Amino acid sequence: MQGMTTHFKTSKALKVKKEAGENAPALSDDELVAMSVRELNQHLRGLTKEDVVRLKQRRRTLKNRGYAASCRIKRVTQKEELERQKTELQQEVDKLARENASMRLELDALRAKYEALQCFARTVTRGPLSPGKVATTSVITIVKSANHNNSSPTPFSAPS
Amino acid sequence: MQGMTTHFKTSKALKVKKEAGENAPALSDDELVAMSVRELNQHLRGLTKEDVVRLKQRRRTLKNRGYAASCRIKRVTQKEELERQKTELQQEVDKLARENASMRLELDALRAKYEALQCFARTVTRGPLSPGKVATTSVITIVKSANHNNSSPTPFSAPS
DNA sequence: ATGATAAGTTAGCAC
DNA sequence: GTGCTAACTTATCAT
Repeated sequence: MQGMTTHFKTSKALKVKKEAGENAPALSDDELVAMSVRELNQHLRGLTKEDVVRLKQRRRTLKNRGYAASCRIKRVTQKEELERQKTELQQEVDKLARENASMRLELDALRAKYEALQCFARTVTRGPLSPGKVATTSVITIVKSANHNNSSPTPFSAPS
Repeated sequence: MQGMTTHFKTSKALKVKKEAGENAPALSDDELVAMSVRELNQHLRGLTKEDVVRLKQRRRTLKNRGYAASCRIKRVTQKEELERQKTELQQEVDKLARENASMRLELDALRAKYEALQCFARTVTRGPLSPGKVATTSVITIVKSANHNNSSPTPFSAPS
């Protein structure tokens, strides 16, 4: 586009340029681009070989303009889609991480409860001499502290 | 670009176009685009006002070509970055989901073990009459089956 | 002046 | 021929 002083590039203007046949009502861009090949051929009757080439080229260029627009739209859409998916995945990560953390707490709590109960069971089973005072109180204390993270009403139910 | 037969658009060719002064060794695109404004002005000495405008315009166009390239690269890079992040997030989701599933299993197993131990403890503590045979065997059986999902060497250690 | 970007043009590939 | 897309050009905006 260096030394160009007469360009016209955008295809507007130059409506009454055909010196001879006035049969063609100067097709608009929209008409030309929407036309089928068969329709186009009918509009091509009685035109110079050069004019035919020119018109076909204009049609091609207009089509290309549309393709370029589609291409840009597609590009933007795909990018938005990627970002949407990214957000979705991030939310899923957050959700799973929360579930994970709460399960970890639950697991730790349950492990603690289990071990407490295990201790108690050992003291009881090792020597069934006096399951009355010492072992029992010890278990009750532990169970109470482990019960904060648990909804079960009575984890073990202290022996009467 | 309708009625254009003499275009030259891509800026190549036309090296020996200056009819008069042969002082300028026909700057290459790379030279021209890399030149500082001050350097450029020195190369502009003794040129037609038109040539000056033309050269400056060529420089601007070359610069723009570079900007357009950067723009495209940036676009591609950002898209790749988005896809990379997406992959990364997907892997994190998978990892968390696996952790989650295994923890859920662990939790279920532990709950079963806990309830078994709880049953046993109740039988033992309710009536400390004979903690010898029945209750003990029952607990041993359950613990063994629950022990598949656990690395602890002896979850309860059967009473002697 | 420089840099960035949307829209349009061109070249070239794939069907 | 049709559609797509990379590269280029132009117009336009912001700094």
